[in-house]
Amino acid sequence: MEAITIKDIAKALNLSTSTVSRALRGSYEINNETKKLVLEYAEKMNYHPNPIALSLKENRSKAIGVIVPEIANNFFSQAINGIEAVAYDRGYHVVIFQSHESYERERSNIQHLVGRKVDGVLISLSGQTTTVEHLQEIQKRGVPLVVFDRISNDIISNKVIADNFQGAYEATEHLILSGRKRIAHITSPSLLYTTNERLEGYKAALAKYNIPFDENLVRYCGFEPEDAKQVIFEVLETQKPDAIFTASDRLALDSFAAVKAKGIQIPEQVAFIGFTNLGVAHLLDPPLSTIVQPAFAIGKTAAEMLLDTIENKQSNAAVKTIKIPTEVNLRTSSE
Amino acid sequence: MEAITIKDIAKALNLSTSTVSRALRGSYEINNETKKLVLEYAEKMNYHPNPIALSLKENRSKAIGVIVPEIANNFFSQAINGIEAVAYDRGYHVVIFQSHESYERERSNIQHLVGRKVDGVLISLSGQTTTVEHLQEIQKRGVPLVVFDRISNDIISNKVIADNFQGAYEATEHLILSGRKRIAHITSPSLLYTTNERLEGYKAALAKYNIPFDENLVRYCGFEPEDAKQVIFEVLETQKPDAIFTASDRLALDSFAAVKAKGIQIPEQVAFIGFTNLGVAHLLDPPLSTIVQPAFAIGKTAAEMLLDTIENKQSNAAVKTIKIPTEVNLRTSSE
DNA sequence: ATCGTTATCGGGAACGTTACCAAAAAGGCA
DNA sequence: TGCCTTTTTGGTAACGTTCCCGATAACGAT
Repeated sequence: MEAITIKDIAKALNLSTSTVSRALRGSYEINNETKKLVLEYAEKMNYHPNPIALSLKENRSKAIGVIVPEIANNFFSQAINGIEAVAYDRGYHVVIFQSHESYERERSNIQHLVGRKVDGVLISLSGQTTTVEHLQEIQKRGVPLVVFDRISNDIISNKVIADNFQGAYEATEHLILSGRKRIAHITSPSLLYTTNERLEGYKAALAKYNIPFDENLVRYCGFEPEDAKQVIFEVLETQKPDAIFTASDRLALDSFAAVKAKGIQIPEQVAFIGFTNLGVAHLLDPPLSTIVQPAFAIGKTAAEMLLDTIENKQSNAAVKTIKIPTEVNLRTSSE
Repeated sequence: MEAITIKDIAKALNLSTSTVSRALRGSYEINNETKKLVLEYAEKMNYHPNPIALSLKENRSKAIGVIVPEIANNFFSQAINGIEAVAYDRGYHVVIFQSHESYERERSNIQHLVGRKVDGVLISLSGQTTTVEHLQEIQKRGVPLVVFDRISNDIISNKVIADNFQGAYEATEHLILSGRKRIAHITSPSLLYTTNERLEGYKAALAKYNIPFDENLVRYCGFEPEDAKQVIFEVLETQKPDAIFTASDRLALDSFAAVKAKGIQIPEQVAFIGFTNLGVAHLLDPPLSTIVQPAFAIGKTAAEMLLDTIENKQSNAAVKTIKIPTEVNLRTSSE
C-alpha cells in the first residue's frame, strides 16, 4: 500500500495540487466548502505530508540530532531524557547517535545529520576527538550547535556543563577532612575538557589544605574495559593511596570492582568517592559516595538553548556557557 | 556556506546534470577524461550527494529505525550496540527512538520513521502497547520489521527473543534446590510477552518439584518508580516469602533496594535472583544472582534478520522466531 | 457598460537527484 | 558513399510539496 499524496487528493477531487496544498494548511484564500471537502477526504484517506519532500524544499526537518559517546552510560542516557523532554514539548524529534568514543564515527554521524538536514545538533565529544573542524564546518553551514559536558575550548558555541571544578573540589575536600592524605585521582584521558576541570578542582582542594600535589597519584585511563583495572592495581601497588577519587561513570564502576577484587577494604583501607550518575550507588557494597551531575538538567538546558537559537535565529547573539551545580552524596565508602 | 550540488558542478564544468550524475557514480558510458574532471572537481568542492533528494526519489534511506522503551536500561542499550555493530558494517545508519513505555510515543515514532523512509524497523514494544495495528500498517507499506524481546503474538513477523521460559525455569529451580519453597515472583505488567513466558518458566519449575503454584506470590508491577517498592513491601508483609525472583532489569534494582530498605537479610531471610543485565550485579551487597539475557546477541541477530530481508526482499520467506539462550550467574544473594 | 476589487482557483517552477529517451559525432563496413 | 553501430553527451520527467504568478468569475462602483 502506497502512501497517499497531495496529487492523489487533487485528482480525486478534481482540484489542483496548489489548491489542495493551501486547503490543507488552512489558507484564507480557499473556499470553506472546498477546504472542508479536502480536509475530510485527507482525513478519510489518512493523508500525511511527506516529510522528506518538505525537508528537500524547506531545508529543515523539525528534528534535532544528538551525538553522545555511549548511551549505555547513565549520565548520557539521563541527559538524552532531558533533551527529549524539551524537544517533544516543542514539536521536534530527537535523533540519537553514538560515537563510541571514536572520532571517525563522530564525523560520520555529523555528516549524516547535516545531510538529513537536522535543524540543530547537540553533541558531547568523543574521547578521541582532538580537532573540531567537523563542528566548525556545520557552523559554517548555519546549523545551530550546542556542546554539552564533553566540551572543547576550540569551538565557539553555546555550551552546557556541570560544575566539574566545584564537584571535584568538594569530593577531594571531603576525603581530606575525613583524614586522608594520599588521594589517588583516576580520571579520563587528559584531552577531555572535563578531565582538566576535575583535576583542577582536585588540586585546588589539596592546595587549600596544604597537601602537596603529587602527580604520581593522578592516572589517566583509556576506554578499554581492562584499562581501569590495570591502572588501579598499579596505583595501589606503587603509591599506597588511602583514598581514591574517580572522575567518570565508567571509571567509578571499574575501579570500584578492581579495588574489591584486590581484597582491599573500603573505606577502612581506602576511601572511595566517584564522580558518577550510577543509580545503584546506594546499593553497592559498601554504599558508594558520589558526586552526581545533573544530567537531566544539563540535557534539558542544552536542548532549550538549541531550540531557542533555531527558532530565533539570532545569529550573532553572544554565545554563553552555562554551568550547573553538582550534588554531593556521601555514603559509607568514604567515611 | 551552502552545500554544493550536482547542478553547481554541471554549471562549473559546462556539462549537463545527467553527465555529472553518471560520472559521479562511475557509469561506463562516460568518457574517462570527463569522469576524472568531474570526480576531481567534486572532491575539491567537497561534494556530497543530498540524501534527502535521494530518499525522495528512491523511497529509501540506507537507515534503519530502532524503537525501544528506554535506553537507560542495560538490556536495551546493549541490544542497540549489537544492532549498531551489524548496521555499521553493512553501511546502514541506525536511528534510535524511545517510546518511554508509552503507546502514543511508540505510534509517533513509527510514523516518523516511515515518513522518513527508513528501510526497516526494529522494535521492542512499549509496556502500554496492546494493539499492533501501527505495526501492521507499516508492514502493509512494505517496510520490513523485526520485533525483539518485547514481542507480541498478534503480529506476524520475524522475531528475536531470549529464552525467557528456560531462564525463569532455571532461576526458580535454583531457588527451590537451595531449599526455598515460598518463592515470590515480581514481574512486569501481564500484557508483556516476556512476562508470560517467564511466568510459565516459574510455574514449570514449581510443578517439577511439586510445589503448588500460589498466585498470591505473583505480583505484576507497573513502571512508576515507586511501584516496585510498594509491591515488595506488601508481598513481604502478607506472604512472608523466603525467596524473590524478579523479572526485569528495572524490577531487580527497585526490589532489591526495597528489600534492603525493609531491613531484611539477603539471602538469610529472603533469597534473591533477578532476570537482569545489570553490569553491577557482582558489586551489590550482597552480590546479586542473575539470569542474563544475551542482549548484544539479540540486537545483532535482529539487525541481521532485518538487513537480510531488506536486501533480499524475499517477500514471502517464512517468518521465524529466533530464541537465544540465557546465562545463569549465581552469586551470594541466592545461596 | 466599463472598470477595479475581491474571492477562488490553476499552472509552473523549484528543491537535488536519477532514469529514460534522444541526439550528435565518430568510426566501421559493404 | 551511404548506412549502421558505438561512444558520449544533453534534455526532460519524476519523486511530493509549496510558493509565486496569473487567470477567471462575480460583484459593486462609477
